Amino acid sequence: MDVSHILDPLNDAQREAVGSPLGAALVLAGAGSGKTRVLVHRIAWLIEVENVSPHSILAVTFTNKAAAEMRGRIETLLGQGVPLWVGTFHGLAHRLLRLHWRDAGLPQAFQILDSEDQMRLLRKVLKSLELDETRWVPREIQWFINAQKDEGHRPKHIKTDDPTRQQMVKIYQAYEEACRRAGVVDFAELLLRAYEIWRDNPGLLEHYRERFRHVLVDEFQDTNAIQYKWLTILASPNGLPFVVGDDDQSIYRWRGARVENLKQYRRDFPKSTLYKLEQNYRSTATILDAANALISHNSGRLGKTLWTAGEAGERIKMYAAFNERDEADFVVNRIRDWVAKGEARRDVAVLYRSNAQSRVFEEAFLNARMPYRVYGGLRFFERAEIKDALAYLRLIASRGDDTSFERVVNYPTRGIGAKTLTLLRDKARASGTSLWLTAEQCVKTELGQKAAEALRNFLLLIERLAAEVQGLELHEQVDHVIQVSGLLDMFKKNRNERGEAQVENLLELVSAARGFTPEGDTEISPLESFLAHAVLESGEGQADPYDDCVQMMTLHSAKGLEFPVVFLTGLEDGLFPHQRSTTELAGLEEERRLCYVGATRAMRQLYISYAEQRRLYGVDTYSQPSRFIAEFPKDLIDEIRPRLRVSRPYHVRPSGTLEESPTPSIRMGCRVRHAKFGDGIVLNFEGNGPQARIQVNFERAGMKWLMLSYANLTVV
DNA sequence: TTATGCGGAATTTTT
DNA sequence: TTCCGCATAA
Repeated sequence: MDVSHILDPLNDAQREAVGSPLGAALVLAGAGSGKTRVLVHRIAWLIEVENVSPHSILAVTFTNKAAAEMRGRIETLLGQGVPLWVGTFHGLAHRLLRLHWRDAGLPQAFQILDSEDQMRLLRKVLKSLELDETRWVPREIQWFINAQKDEGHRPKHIKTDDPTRQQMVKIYQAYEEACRRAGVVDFAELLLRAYEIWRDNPGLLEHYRERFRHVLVDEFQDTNAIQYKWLTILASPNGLPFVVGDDDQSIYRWRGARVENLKQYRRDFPKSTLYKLEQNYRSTATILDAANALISHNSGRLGKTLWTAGEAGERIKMYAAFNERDEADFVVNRIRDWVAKGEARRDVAVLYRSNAQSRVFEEAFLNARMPYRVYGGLRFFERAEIKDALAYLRLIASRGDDTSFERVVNYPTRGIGAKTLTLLRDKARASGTSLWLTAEQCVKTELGQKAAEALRNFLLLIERLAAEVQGLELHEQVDHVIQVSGLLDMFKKNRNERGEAQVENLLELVSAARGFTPEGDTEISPLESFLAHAVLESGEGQADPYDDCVQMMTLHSAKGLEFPVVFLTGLEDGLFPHQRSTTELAGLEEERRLCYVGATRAMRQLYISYAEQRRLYGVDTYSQPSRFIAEFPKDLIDEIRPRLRVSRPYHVRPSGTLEESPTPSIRMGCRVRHAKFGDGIVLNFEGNGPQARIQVNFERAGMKWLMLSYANLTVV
């Protein structure tokens, strides 16, 4: 058997992992060390060398992009399409639930809620429970519910004496009930149910254990509790899981990811072999040295040091900007120089911690007439007009989908007002059925002439659409629905840019339907398949690779990407690391990993910058350089504009005056003492004269804003 | 039903 | 500053 095409392109460490004997394995793969390559070649190895049937391989990723890339590379390597299951956790869970909807206790045509739909439904639930939304903040409840599901907890499992928590559990329960009535599942529910059907059906579990003996997982450090349970219930006791991850690149703790799963995996599969990929093929030695030094400040690492056979490269350049506009100008000028050398704009990335920072850069790019593209933001299938159209389609597929019902029942307006809807909602909740069924009842009895007429027309419209669409091609169905529902006409009436864009998007939806090929199982209709696709893969928010644009994105969305030139901006304490992450060590360490991820995106040149003064949310804030800057070795950094004034000390006198003064008393970052609150660090201030307010993080009392003139602070 | 204004809050994001 | 949700008015 000639295995050269599998092994030759690999280095020693990669080769060892790829050709490892059948058994559980953990590959710690540093940034830029060929992680995907190892996964892809391992799959090829299993199929071609170990004679494993592709049917018994399950490859799991987190994003659709990663899944698509993996599939593509496998096919290239093997020279043919292979029928193995490759997909995201959610995609695979969805597939299982479609196959076993009865076991899962779901209606056959169940629909999937995206986060926005989930929020809408949750709001309805809160209203029906007559809870005050200022006390029970929907966003927080949503977070609570998802966190519980991510941990694998149903309402009945949550025991608590805390009345607030008890109420949350009640809401969770009511929300679940609302989902059941409507026949919908949210993202977290997909995972939880997929786990539960295995847990509760030994026969089914046995079948899948037999079938998928080879589970390969990418980005293992990003798995949450339920994903881990799902994987391990499948892989125990005889499975051969092959997982790849990097504890230093775990940046999703805040949404339930558990780095500890890497260590837990070692305990749960004690016979697993550990491989480390430390050779980096992306960055210069300078960049790697800096990144290594930075990340070494974290505790409890599994331990890994990136190295390269390549050259040292240029030193890291640091710019201390006067304010955020100065920072943006600096970036623009540097990119100009880069482009003047004949290099491409698309090779440059501007990274920042939070989306709010993008605006200043956009303005600067606009000013400089330099093409740029901002990643993130609304994706195609998340646009309101698209979701409107999809809601009609979803009702056709599943009448019970209350979220969709509410979305379009009076959109375009057809005389079904708040009163009618309130009545419907109350009745539906009382009888435990969907709005659709309730509406069918009410039309006959409960309503006044006019309202009944309007509602009847809506019901007839949907029934009519459902009938007319039968037998049509998918794109014809979509086209028909946007015409007959009146959506298209309604947007056409908006004689402005917005309306034009909406019409264009609806037509684009028709094209998307035309280009859509349902994958795999054909037991659900093309329409249903398309609807699931729209929710689970809300569409690329990606740049057109043919446009030569500077790329702008958050650090989080930069993970997995690489660029010859990277600007790491806004390195200020409070912004990066973000204020809200600095209260506990785990949060701060995650910020540091984020910084590490940012730095390791750079191939040839890394710039870092910060602003001494930044206007954020309409107020000027003055900050200290990020503590991470000091964690990069000094000798790897060139300061571009040696700063004459070290922190441009706007000194704040306790008298309440704000001025530049040579005799500082209170300034950013210094320790102060308050009679009541004790000692703390000055983090921020705003305003002038008697209105001046100062933000202090007290060791005992926490963060406080104080009126400077009353606070009576002394410097410690 | 639709337009306007106020108050409050404001990481990070995929599915 | 900007965005969102809600209440109020037309």
